[in-house]
Amino acid sequence: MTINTDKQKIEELLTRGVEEIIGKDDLENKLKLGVPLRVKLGIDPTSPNIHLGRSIPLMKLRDFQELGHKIVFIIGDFTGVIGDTSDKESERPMLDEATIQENMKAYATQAGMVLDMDKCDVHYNSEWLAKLGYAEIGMQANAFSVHEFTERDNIKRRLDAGKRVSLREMLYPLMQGYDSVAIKADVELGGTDQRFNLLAGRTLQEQAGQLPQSVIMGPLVEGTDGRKMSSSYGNVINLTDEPNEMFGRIMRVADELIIKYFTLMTRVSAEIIEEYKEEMAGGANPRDYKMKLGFELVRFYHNEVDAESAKQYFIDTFAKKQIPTEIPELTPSKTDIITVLVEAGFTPTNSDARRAIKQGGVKINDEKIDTHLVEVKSGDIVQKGKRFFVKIV
RNA sequence: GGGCAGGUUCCCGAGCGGUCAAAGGGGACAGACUGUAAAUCUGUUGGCUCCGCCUUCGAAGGUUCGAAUCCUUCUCUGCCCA
Repeated sequence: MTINTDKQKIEELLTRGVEEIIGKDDLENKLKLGVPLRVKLGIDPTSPNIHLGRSIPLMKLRDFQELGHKIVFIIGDFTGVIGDTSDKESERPMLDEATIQENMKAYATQAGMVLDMDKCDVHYNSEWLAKLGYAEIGMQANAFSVHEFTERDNIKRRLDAGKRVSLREMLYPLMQGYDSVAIKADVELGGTDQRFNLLAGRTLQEQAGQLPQSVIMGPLVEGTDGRKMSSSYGNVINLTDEPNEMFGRIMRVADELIIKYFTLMTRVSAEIIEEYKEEMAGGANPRDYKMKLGFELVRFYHNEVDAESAKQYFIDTFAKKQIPTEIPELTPSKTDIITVLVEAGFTPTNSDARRAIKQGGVKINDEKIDTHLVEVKSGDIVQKGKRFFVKIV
């Protein structure tokens, strides 16, 4: 496989959505010389869904792959059982094996939406980690000090707050670092919150007589509610989200994040993004750019047709406030409005349904209702809030 | 092993015998506004056969007319000492 050494592409590879690179000169030289690189990304199998935040390193890998480099996925089946602490304020749960297997299968399918998985190497880190004994672990552990570990921001914070930090967690960077040794990584990707673990790879590679890997750190990205995008906050947009859902959730992202999302999650050219930025600064409605963003992402993860219809759906339903043409149907077990709302999944309980009605959030055939003593009939269209519709059949 | 401090509703976090379904914040939902599911403002946020009733404050018992609040045991977490 020949390696593409296009200057422009290398430049973008090293800057777009990159917060910091350690060992940059070394990496840049190799890229320019066309040395085939082994690019590592570790995957934590705790959550089966890839969201847009986690797509950022995947996009980066995609760039590497397009230049002809080898992508190596490390599935943290062994480390997953330990639980990483880098991006958590609390201790992570341990996972059982079956869950990890399931999650990884789902992961591969989704990663395939970004990368050519056939060209990637995939390894489970239990392949080598399970074989290590105390002698090796002891030696690796000697390369680090307790101080380094406790000085890490998040660990320190937990320590200061009097939260529990298990000894087990200290082992995590060693494992992730040893993964790099095992696969002879040239480059590893990760978020800035992964710094310590990424550097551990360099340390252990040197200990093992290898050249230390370069490290590319990407920024962390905020989710729909402004906090860091994370499955546990529920503020994520998943790659598997349906077109309308994906588009809509993007419209929900804060306006300030539009450019950031464009840069990190799409490969729309830097020039165009710059134009968007200037136009918005010049007073253009951010909404329109958010729609472009939504379109681009739905196009990428689904297709152009879906993207177009998701956009149209959004305009019709929210901008023009029309009732959408395609509405899910429901045959309720009883015809009172409360039962309908609950069975449609619009409200979790009867009480919540009453509340929604009281607040003027429920419409039947586009007419607001003000009492819960209403019956529906076949053909009625029930709406809750702005975005939930169901047709009674 | 010993001492101490804690476990509160989706999350964080007040409450420390009645006026507690439990302050405040976050999130979520709804309304207004906006040709954004943004921002901003307002309201709602345990359940139900809903102007009343029922079940919540780590678990199980107990004291009391009355407990999230007091006592006992258990359990989990943290801190300190050894």
